[in-house]
Amino acid sequence: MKRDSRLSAVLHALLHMAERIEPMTSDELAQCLGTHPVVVRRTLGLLREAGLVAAGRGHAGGWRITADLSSVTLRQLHEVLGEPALFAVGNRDENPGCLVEQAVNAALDDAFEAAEALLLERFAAVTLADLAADFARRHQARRSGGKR
Amino acid sequence: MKRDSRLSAVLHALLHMAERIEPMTSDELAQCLGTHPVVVRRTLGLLREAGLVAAGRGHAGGWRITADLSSVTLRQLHEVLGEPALFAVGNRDENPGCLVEQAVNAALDDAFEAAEALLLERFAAVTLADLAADFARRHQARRSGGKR
DNA sequence: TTTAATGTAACATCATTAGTTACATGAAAC
DNA sequence: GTTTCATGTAACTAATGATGTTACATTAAA
Repeated sequence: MKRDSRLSAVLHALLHMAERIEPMTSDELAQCLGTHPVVVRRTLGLLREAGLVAAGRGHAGGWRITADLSSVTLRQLHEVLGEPALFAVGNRDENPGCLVEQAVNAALDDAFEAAEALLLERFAAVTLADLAADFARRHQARRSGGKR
Repeated sequence: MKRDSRLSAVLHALLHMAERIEPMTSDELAQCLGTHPVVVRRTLGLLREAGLVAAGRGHAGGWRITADLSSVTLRQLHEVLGEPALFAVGNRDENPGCLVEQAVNAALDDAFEAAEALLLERFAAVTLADLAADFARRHQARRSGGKR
């Protein structure tokens, strides 16, 4: 199974955009992310539909953040991306008539639901502003570390 | 991405085997699971290597459980299956030089590690004996429900 | 010796993400 | 207005990995 890394990608893109005044083009972002400009447009397009970013066309066009960094959580971004399946493992059949399968599914579902709830709770607790602050901290650390 | 449902499948197979004295053939199990006998042999083969089941060849051959039901946990089975990746979403790049990506990955990894720890903890708390008991309960409930 | 079972390699199928090409559309610069 | 630079989007390709299937060797009991 190929992992869905779009959440990671949009976070990376948004933080780069947050560090700049002018809009960033899909080409620039694609270089930052090591991917293809069309992939950037495709993915950021979902954020645009959700009103989190805006895209300008033509000269001096590009992407900019329109939302408040402190009001956007990882969970919200996950939802904007269409709430892709979080788990790579799961039940064979969600509607089994077999009682054995029902017992198995119930046990697995319990565990997966608990883990999913925790994961989404964690996602809800982290904002873009938090990530930007963490980046600034790392940036600071590298600079002072480099001087010594 | 296609979900890995082997844990669900082996649990289903093991519980069916637990309900019977005689060994069950790959064909029988494949019918129970709605899959192909070779898939059964391939997957149960991992459990055989781990000493949890034994396979007899030739006439009156088939699969039987050799482990104690109360000593085998879902977590152990997950390990026996090679600890497949649990999550369908993740970071783009596990070793980024970019500080932005580092900040993003750190936040996501925190959340995923917490969820994974919880999931494995839940897996460790459930044994095959628990599932068999749950199945018996459901079986009982259906029988008494059907009589009324 | 026949028959019924596993063991296993090799290949086909299917689903999904990511990457790419091609072209239409829109907006600013000249 | 025409050029240029950017997004918007459809359609196709590639890569990945689980699952399904075929084929055949091996083993053990009847």
